[in-house]
Amino acid sequence: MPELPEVETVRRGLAATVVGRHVSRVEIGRERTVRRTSRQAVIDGLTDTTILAANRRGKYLLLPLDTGDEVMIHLRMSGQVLVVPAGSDRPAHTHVVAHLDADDRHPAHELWFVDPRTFGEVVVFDPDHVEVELPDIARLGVDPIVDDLSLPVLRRILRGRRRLLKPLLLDQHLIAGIGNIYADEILHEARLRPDRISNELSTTSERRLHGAIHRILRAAIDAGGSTLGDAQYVDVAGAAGSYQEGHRVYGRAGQRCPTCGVGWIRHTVSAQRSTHYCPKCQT
DNA sequence: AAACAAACCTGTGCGC
DNA sequence: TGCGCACAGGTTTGTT
Repeated sequence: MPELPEVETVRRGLAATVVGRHVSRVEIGRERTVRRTSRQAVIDGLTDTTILAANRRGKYLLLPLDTGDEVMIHLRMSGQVLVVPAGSDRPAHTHVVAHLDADDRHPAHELWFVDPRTFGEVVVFDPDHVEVELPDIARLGVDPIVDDLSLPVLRRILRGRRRLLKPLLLDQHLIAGIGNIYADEILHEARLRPDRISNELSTTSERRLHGAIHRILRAAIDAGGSTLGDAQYVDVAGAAGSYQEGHRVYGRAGQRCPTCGVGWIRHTVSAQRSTHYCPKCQT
């Protein structure tokens, strides 16, 4: 579910609500959510700490603590991070609860990690040992927003291998943060078919793809991300995003292309993922 | 090197 | 109304 724009929206919510706050107590429900280490490691690492910042790299949320450790949260398919008044009724699948003390600017809150499918995870790690403790983060590619992906860097990524564009955009080791929805929307905006070969693009197509990555991600962040019909993605206050109203191809198979008004949106499978494009205006 | 398949889980929507 | 199946925003691992 959540891709870069959704995770960035959650990050901003955390920056506004939990940064600077003290964690007095931690409850862990389902052990699977903390499987990377253990229930006790997360409780020990988070209890009696202060959250210093809210960062993001790709789809990973990173919260540095005053102990020098960092909290990593990955939402995967169905994870939600919510900040609610202390004592609120917990929904099903609330796996982690961090109690945030009241201070001069806030009443007491709880930070919840809710995740029906339990693919998501929470871990407290030492950033000095990220290579060993969280190798997937250490191997993450360039983040289009955090690292401001430039045209020369994108060209190197495209030309350095022979890959279909859709799987390339989804490869977190190359570019971090793009998922299935935005890969399709970016390729549509760039007017490129998902099965084009990365190292066979014209310089003009490379430039179009670069512009499309930035325009689509920016627009989606500005809209607070995409919330689909199941309403699984919401921000820390429980509010839905609105970029689903801006989708031009994702989830629109069989409909007339809203860009050219001539083609019909086609649905295929690429990289084992549902893929949507307009065969008329994407070539 | 890169594409493909399966695995990890639960909830929902659809056809019958 | 109920049942079974297909499918879902992600990532890892193992196989072609």
